[in-house]
Amino acid sequence: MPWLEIKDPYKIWISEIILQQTRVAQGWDYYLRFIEKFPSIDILAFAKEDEVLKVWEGLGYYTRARNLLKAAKIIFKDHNAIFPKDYEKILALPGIGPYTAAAISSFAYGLPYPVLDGNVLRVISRYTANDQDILSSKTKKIIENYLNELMQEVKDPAIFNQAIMNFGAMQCTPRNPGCESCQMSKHCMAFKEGLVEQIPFKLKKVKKKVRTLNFIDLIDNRGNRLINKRTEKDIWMGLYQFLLLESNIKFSILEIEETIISNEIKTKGKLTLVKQNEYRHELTHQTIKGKIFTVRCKEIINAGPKMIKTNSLSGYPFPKLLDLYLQDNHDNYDK
DNA sequence: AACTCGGGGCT
DNA sequence: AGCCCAGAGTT
Repeated sequence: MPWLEIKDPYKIWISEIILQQTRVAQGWDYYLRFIEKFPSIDILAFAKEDEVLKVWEGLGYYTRARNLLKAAKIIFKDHNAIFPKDYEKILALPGIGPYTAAAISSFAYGLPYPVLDGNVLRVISRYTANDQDILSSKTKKIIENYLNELMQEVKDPAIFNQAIMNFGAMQCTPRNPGCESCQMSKHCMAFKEGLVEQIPFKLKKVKKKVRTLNFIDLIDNRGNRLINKRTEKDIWMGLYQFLLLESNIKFSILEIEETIISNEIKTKGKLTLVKQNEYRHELTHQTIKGKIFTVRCKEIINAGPKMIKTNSLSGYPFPKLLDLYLQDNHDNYDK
């Protein structure tokens, strides 16, 4: 993508983090909004985690956002609020691995570090007809060594890295690569041997879990809701949710009442189940069945130890699943 | 080395 | 339904 015009290491950093496992079309608006809200390292360094996650809401892989904040604080404290110019120091920042460190080093500072992403792995494994498991660290090391040697003769590492990734994205694509019109095909070992369709080879297949999440959206007559922050090392860590019970058991008003009581939540008035939504949320590694029970009562007196009582949901980041629910029920949503 | 982390687009 | 995406951190 046209990050070539961007020379500000901060902006390159943000864009590269957003583009991890994320397509340009999906991440572009997030990038614009992130830079608008947090224009510089020192502003980001003093942001609240909820603010950063709110901008990230819906993009996924939320650890990226939490690590951006952590890294900004480190840069502010240890690097005088100036983005480090040394590869090892860049790599040491949380959320920055080998790919992103090489990308920033080459794009912002012209340093000779080759990027190794999905595109590059595909291009080089085909070019050299490497049919070993592309995800194994051994194969990655072989390709990394190949690129490091190549990089010694490169005049402009930024152009080289951009070019090879673009070549992977535009020409040497995962499916239906344009071998017939490819300038490189006469040197491509996979093309010569008729192995283009089988390379890159991947060994492992993800096994999907199925989880049923029962959320209780308890609302009182003043518009108060009960939410809590997900703190456990699980999907959506750092985001907010309604009272949750993960279980396959069938929920009725009886189970809802029991769940509310067992969480030490105290309410006044009769609990009424006014609506029941179900969303099937397909992710790469799991299928989540989200059942959301909208329950009304006269008054929420005590939120209990884990929950927050609030009459304003705006400002709290929610998983896509719950955001969908809130959009579908905007009549009782202040967002 | 194997697992886990989201969401969306394409076939 | 399966695969992939300008990957990184944890176990």
